[in-house]
Formats: sequence, structure tokens, C-alpha cells
Amino acid sequence: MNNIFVLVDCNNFYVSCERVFNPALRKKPIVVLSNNDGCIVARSNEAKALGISMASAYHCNKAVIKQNGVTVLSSNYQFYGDMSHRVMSSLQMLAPDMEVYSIDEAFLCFDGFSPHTLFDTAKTIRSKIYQWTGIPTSFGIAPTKTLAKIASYIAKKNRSSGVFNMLNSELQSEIMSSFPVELLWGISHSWSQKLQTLGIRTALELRDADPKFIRRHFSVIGERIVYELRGFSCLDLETTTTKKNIISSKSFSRHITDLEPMQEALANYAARACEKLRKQKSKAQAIRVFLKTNHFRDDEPQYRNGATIGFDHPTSDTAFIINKAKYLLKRLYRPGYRYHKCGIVLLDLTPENFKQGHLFVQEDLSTTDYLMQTIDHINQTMGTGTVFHASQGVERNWQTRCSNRSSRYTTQWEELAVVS
DNA sequence: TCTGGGGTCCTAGGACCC
DNA sequence: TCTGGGGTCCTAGGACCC
Repeated sequence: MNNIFVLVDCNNFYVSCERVFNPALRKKPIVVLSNNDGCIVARSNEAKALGISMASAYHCNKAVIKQNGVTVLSSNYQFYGDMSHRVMSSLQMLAPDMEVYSIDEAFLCFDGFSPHTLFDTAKTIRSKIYQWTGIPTSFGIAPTKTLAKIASYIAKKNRSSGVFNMLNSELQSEIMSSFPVELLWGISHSWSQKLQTLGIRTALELRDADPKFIRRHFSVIGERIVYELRGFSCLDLETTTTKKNIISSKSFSRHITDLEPMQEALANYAARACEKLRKQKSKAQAIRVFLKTNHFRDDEPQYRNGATIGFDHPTSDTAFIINKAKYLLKRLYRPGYRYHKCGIVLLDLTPENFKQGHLFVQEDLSTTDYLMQTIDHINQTMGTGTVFHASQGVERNWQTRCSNRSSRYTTQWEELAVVS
């Protein structure tokens, strides 16, 4: 049986979210910034037309932003996360099988469906998503994930219908013959440059290259792309949502030189990571802590380091993990540097109900489990950060800047949209 | 002044075993 | 003059993605 993948991609997702609750922003140039208002992570079509590029530093674009009256918004991840959930749960109701690939993308699987009705089915789903959530999307239909990515790119350019069907192999060749390799899924800037020097400039040229030759230069990942372009599906739909690692890290709003405030920041990241860990009903068996100076400041001494520690038994106890994280940070810390960022990674995650006896540990795990449940419940019902560990501190002057954040319309009672 | 955060997967190389 | 080699497991680091 032939595979049929559909990639659903939300158009300019963060910008579209903002426009749902603030229609005055429609048809205007808008950019959304990353944490700390550092980079541009989303642009409206009008902003793209001004030549503002993705992931470029905000301060490099200030002139063009000012000149053209571009609206600048800080990112509002709580809001975007909730809007994403609305889109994904709507898709879930309308499609047989799906994989949430990122905050604004999902793969649907339509194996066994008639290729002739798929275009209309996709169009119906697309208009329902817009009606229910206010988010415009692009649909790409193809026999592999990599080809579906190309199809959704074409759908986005051809805005009239928002759906592009690329199941036909002659059409695939025609599209790929003018599709630059650097736009392919899995091909970074550096890989595309390397491909150019090997004489491969289009998706079609990569498709027709010798897989073994590509593997020598780009590992099995490159080889897989070749087969995916040929229509042989190598990447399955992944429907499980359980994370294998959980990261929490942020750059500080100003540099930190002392250990103490950095430990306070790390305690907060650890608490956040543990919350996510418990939410997906997992426990961690190890953590990694890292810290670094600002690598853009080549006039300053640079230092980056990380360390890992394993536990005797899987845990999701925030207090325990904060303690271990602080211990690692103390080991890594060297005075005399201006630190820019630190973070924690929870590793070797196992399901929380997976109990493995340990000869020397007789701790009663259920007491801390119960305490954590209570803390999570209070914070969920009374607001994030109602209860926290003392080591998370109260001043938190390292915290993120977000000077232009819109309201958290859908997740905070006091920030609901007002109709007057 | 100012340059994101959160993921996955693969490979090379070291440790260890027989 | 001689000092093996092949297999597995683990980890760090580097590649990619949005």
C-alpha cells in the first residue's frame, strides 16, 4: 500500500495568533521576537516583503522596522502554546492519524484513502481549522514526509487554495527541478553549500544522485533524504508525544558574574523542567547542567562547560533535582567570567510507574510524589509560581525581558479580551 | 546596550570484554 | 624482536529541525 502524508503548517504562526485577538494587526508588517527580545522568530508576509530575515538579531533590523512602522511584539509562549493546542486538537478530530511535529506543524497520515478525494478532504479540514481557531494553514500532500514538506511550501506560495497535492510522480519531478536544495527539510545552510560544490543544486539533482555517494558525505541522514525524494518513505508517523529529554535554559537579561544568582536562576529552570517531567508522567535518571559566557562578545574571555550526574533511582522530585543541579553548577563555576546563560537537561527519562528496585535505597518515594502533586495542583489552579522552592529566590533580577508582550488572552483570567 | 529555547538523531572514540 | 582483534556499550559532541 502506498503511503500518503499530509503536512499541515500554520502560516506565520505567532503572527497569526496575535491577529486572532487583535484584528487591527491584519495586513500590517509585524515581527515577533524571541526571549529577551533578542531575535526575530516570526514575521508577517508584509514584514518578509521588507527583507527582514528569520532568526536575525532584532537590533540589526531596528532601522528598517522604524522606517516602515513595523509592529514589534515580544513572544507570548503561553498564548501560542494554547493556540497550538487548539489547532492540534481540532486536527485530531478531523484526521485519522497524526503526529504533532512542532508548535505549528503536524503530519497527518491518509494511507489507504483514495488519492482522488484527498484534495477536497484537505480543503475541508483546512477551512474548518480556520473557522474554529482563526489560524490560516497550508497543506502539502505527498507519499513521503520530505515531499510533503515541499508540497506545503508550494501550497504556502499559492495562497488561493492553501492545499497542494504532489502525489503524482511527474509533477514531483517538475516541482523538484526548480526547487533549490537549501529549502529542503534536513538540508542546512552548510550542507547546501557542500552540495553546491558537489554540483547538486536542485532537489531533483539530489534525488537522482547516488545514495552511497551522498551517504559518504552526509551520513545516513543524507542518504535517507535521497530515498524520501524518490518517494520511498523512510520516516514514519511518530504518534507518541513523550519526550526523551527535557531542557530548560534561558539567557539572562544581564550578565551574571557571581555563583549565587546563577544558582537561583538554575533552580527556577530545574523547577520548570521538573514540572514538565511530571506532566508527561516521567522520571529522570540523570541530569546535565551547563553554563556559558556570551560567544558574540569576542572581546571578553570565553568559558563554556557542562557536567552530567546520574541518580540511584528515577525521580521527579524538584527539591532533589535542584540540589543536584546546584552541586553541578558549583563544580562548573569559575570566577572571573561574565556568564550569559545556564541550563539543565533531564536525561534517561522513564515512565513514572516503572519501578526498579534498588538494593540500598529504602526511601519512601510516595511522600515526595504526593508533595509534588500538591505543588503542581496549586500552581495549576492558582497560577504559575504560587508555590515555589526557597532556592528559586524572590528578586530574580536575571529574569527575561519581554517589553512588548501581548495579553495572554486564553490562559489568564485577568488578561481576557474585552469586548466593548 | 542588544544575538532564542527546546528538541532529535547520528557518529566517533574510549572502555571493556573475550 | 615482539607487543591481537572484533564486538558491544556508553558518552560527548555535532549535525539537523522549528
